Amino acid sequence: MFQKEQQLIEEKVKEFCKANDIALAELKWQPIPFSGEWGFATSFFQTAANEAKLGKGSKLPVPQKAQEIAEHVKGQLGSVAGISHIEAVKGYLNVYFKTSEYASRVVEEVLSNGIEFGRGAAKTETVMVEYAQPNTHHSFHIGHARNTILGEVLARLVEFAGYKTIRASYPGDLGLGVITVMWIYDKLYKGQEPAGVHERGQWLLKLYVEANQLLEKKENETPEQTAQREAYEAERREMYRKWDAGDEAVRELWRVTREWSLEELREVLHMLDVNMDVWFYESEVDEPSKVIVEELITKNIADDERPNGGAVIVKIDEKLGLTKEKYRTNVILRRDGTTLYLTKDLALAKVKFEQYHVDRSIYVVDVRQSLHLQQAFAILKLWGFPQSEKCYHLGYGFVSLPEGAMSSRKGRVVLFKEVYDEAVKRVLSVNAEKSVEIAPEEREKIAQQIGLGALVYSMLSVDNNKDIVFDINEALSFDGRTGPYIQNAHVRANSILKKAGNVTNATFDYELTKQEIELIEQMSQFPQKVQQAAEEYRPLVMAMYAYDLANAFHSFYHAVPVLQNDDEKVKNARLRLVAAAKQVVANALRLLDIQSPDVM
RNA sequence: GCCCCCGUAGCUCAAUGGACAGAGCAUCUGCCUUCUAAGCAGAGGGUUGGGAGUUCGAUCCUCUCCGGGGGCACCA
Repeated sequence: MFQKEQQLIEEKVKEFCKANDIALAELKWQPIPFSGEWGFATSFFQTAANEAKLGKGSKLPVPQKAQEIAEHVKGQLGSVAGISHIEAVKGYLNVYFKTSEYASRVVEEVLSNGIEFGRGAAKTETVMVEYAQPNTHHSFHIGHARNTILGEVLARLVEFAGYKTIRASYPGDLGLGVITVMWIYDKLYKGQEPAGVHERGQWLLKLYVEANQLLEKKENETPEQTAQREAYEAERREMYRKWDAGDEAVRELWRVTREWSLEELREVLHMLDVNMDVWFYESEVDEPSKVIVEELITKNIADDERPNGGAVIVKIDEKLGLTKEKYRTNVILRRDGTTLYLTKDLALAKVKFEQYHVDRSIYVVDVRQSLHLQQAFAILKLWGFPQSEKCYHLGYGFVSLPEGAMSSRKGRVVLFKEVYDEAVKRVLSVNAEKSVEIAPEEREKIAQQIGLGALVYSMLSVDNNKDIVFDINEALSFDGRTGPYIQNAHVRANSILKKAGNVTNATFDYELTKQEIELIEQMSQFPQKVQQAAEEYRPLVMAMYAYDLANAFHSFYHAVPVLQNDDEKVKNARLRLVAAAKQVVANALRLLDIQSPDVM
């Protein structure tokens, strides 16, 4: 927001160094820490080190030399429009703005741009974010929620940063797990169907667990039990075979049960305010991927070992000319001619590049699949797609439970819907006593917003690569560094504003408190935080920022009276400031996929 | 055997080459007749797993050791 001044100062510094033959290092600007004023700073340590290496100038230690340079630079800068003063401290050059000017500039820029404040300049590249890839015929658990929230927030960030953005879901709707559910349904539950989208989805998970129990080899089986189990297994295999052969009855059963799962998935995505642009299904890339295998064999990228009773493989390291083991060798077609996850990912990537013209392709997938995805990217490179360089695996640590890893197969999962319901329940019990002024018909809706805010923020406030041991009390905490804390800042700002009339403009030529300075500084940083979070593919950056912003507002709220101020001029300025703060909090929360209620 | 990730306050986590390593939770002390206390102000708590190196400067980069987790051809 203040690039103009920064650039001007930078030019002057460069001129000075050139004129004095100083080997200036690249200037890295940052906000000044520990100050009650706003400004930007850079250090001269690297420059001093450069000088020392060249044996030029005084033979002082680097820190002192940096300070010497900073003082010289300061002496040469003279006065710059909008700059109040400049100081040289501990090797740093600190440039301070004229407080009233910068305050009104930040506030007015926020208010004039509104919900667009912080949006980055349009960029030429198209980004696709692939997330929400649960298997059908199970239910959506809290691990899927982490994936979906991370993906959605990343999509919002890159979109707001200026990239054309495509959201893609990729449910796994085939494979042995799917067949297992169909098998037990057909055998024991045919014709049944619970009412309710979530109930039906969760019921499929119950069937899956029961089926796995029936099919699992047990210790000390009697011969009868063994025979029974093997008979079940044969039935399941037979169903898989029929599915593969396109048997109409089996396909119909598949379509119906698959749709039950997808309905639940769409409902969950709706609850999370996620709107997919594209739906890819594993079943739809299965056939195309077989064609790709042939192409890769023809191009001498893949080796066909089927004539010798083997599979079709890609010796990735060898084909890339690597001598050290890195990507290893992987199979792209089983010896029986069926495809693998990797095969389908290759087919899907081709669609992404050719049909959707994706420049940057982001995969939000569990970190345990890291090698798999690196292999896929390497094969895409061998295949000749330059976009492979901009394929990015956003790996995240898996979500486990205090009692161990989640397992759909064993039914040891925490479902998203369960946590959601519990979240709403807890909010309602809290705000029954705290929020007397909320209209009864609003309560449920606001409870959903707050409850989800807590859950979503708890998933975003940990860096991607960290595993999460899911603790519902932590995830649904409303105190401290949480979603509701940030939402509460929005609510309090709103509360002040609704009691005041409209204020159209204001000046900040009074002595600002340190809380006002801090709040304005936080607001001014929003646009660059958007860019940073998007470029680094790190939702955490925005999550941290939103908290810092809300924290600055809460401090301001307590220390600085707005409506209880007799000076009309100061009151108006502060009302504008509160309106701006409310806007930035709302913008930040929106990027985090968290609602901004007006009351709570 | 090879590869990846992690180790920071009692606990959960920030900070990726620069100013005094920061938050939350928990503990303790204050603050609601004042714009919503889901809040604010403050206190205690650290040889950043050990060692070596690179650098003017290392939580951050390199090496090594220790400890934890994950992954390595026909699962996804």
